[in-house]
Amino acid sequence: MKTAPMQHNCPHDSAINCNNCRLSSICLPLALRQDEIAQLDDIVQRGRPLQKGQHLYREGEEFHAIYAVRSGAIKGYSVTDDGEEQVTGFYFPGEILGMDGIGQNRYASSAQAMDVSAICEIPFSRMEELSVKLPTMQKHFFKLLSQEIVEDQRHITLLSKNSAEERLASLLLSISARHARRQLSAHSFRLPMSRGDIGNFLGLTIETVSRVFSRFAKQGLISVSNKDVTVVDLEALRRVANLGE
Amino acid sequence: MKTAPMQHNCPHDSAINCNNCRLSSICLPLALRQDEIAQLDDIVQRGRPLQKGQHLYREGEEFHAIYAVRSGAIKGYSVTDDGEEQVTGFYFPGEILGMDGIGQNRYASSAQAMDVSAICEIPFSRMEELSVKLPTMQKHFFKLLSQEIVEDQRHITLLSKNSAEERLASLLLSISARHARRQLSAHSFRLPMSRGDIGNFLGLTIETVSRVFSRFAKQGLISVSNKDVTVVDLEALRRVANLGE
DNA sequence: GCACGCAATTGATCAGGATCAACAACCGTA
DNA sequence: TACGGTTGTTGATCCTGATCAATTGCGTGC
Repeated sequence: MKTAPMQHNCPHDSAINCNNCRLSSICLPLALRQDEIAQLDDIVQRGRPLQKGQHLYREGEEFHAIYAVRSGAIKGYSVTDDGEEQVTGFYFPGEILGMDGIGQNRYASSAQAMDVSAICEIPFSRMEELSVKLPTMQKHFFKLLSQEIVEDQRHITLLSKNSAEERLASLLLSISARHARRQLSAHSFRLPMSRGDIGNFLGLTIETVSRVFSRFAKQGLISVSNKDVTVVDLEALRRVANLGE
Repeated sequence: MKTAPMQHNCPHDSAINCNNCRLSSICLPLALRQDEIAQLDDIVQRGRPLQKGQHLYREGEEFHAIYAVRSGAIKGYSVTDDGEEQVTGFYFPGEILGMDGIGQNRYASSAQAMDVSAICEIPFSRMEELSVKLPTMQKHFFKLLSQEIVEDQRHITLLSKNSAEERLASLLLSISARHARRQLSAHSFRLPMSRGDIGNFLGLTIETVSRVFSRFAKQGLISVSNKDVTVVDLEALRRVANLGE
């Protein structure tokens, strides 16, 4: 264990590093060897947790780091020319955000905590240096960026081709799958975001989102209580999402 | 001038290299020094031009290279689970495509020539090696990937928030700007894609696209004759696009 | 415990764009 | 130059989801 990053750690989680982090299998270290993880760990900074509503960075700010979510949940959004908010993504533990800032050296979106959230900060210049030293790291980072492109294109397809029901079903399945990846229940989870955020992300109004939730519940696909969702009939939900037919 | 890439060139354009390519200021070489461009040029392969309708690569094929458009125009698209086509982008000279394949080692979309098109192929493994040797190249490539993410997110916003008129106006302005970047007229250009492709890309039907074209013409914003478009009132078109108010 | 404010639900109506359908223009071919 | 096929245009109608509006539910502070 190195001492350098220590100064950035809060006392209560000073023991955390990439090596013992239970997210390492799905997060940045995923493709790295033990000794490479140690080098990554050297540059990772772990600050105090973000409170709900606090921003990690804001659109237009100078880009200097990418971030990994350790706990909690983050909402990414940008503001359109006419002042409306566009939610661009939801980020859960093990997921990386901030990469949209690389191209223009400024963040293209804002990132706000939807819950108390612990975050790992990876200064980008040091990440670049490391990528030159470790081709594995470079490759992995290329992959990360490329995967975000593919995901965005999937989302474009969702918005362009799918109905309100298909969109919401897809989001629920996506969140369910991401929970499962972290060894959490694929059937029962709490949505950290508001109905408004969901609608915004899916290109729908609050009212439509609410109606579709009610319809899903009435059909016995899910049961909803406020932000808590239980997927009752996963297969049926998959059929509704239309992703496989 | 090196000899290595020569063998890949057609006789009629064997003189082409990154150094004398008139697109170098907007294409990959953009951020590189003279000697670095030479190294890039060493790995670039220039094959025979693609005929209209031919594919550069297809969704699901093993990923091995990214491509730069030298002339013509390319359409990127993927096929949804229920067999529908989703156009994910249009690529003009100086633009790079294929980066969606990095993440999964397979292309996530297909690329098809909309016109006779000359293409530069950049084998990715050699590009990675070069990126390790030339941090400038690595940085530039990170930027490219990041910019594609930002563009996709802009497109998500367009689909999620904007009307049919706003979407088409935005596309016309985007194409106009990309022509201008290549020192071509920002006012007069030929659309290489069909109305169907435009609609597909913008999340609209053929009929709506056609109607909006007619409406724009009637309002004196543009004049349209088949695939040839002349922007008559650029400012008014900007106002319609809503990107700035 | 109660009141306040915000988030979510539900209902009624409206509208933008989809769908269905007919027709026109264009293109390559013979 | 005539033909058939494809692509694009225009019109009529329909439907999904937006908008407007009222109400309920929930969490928070007093």
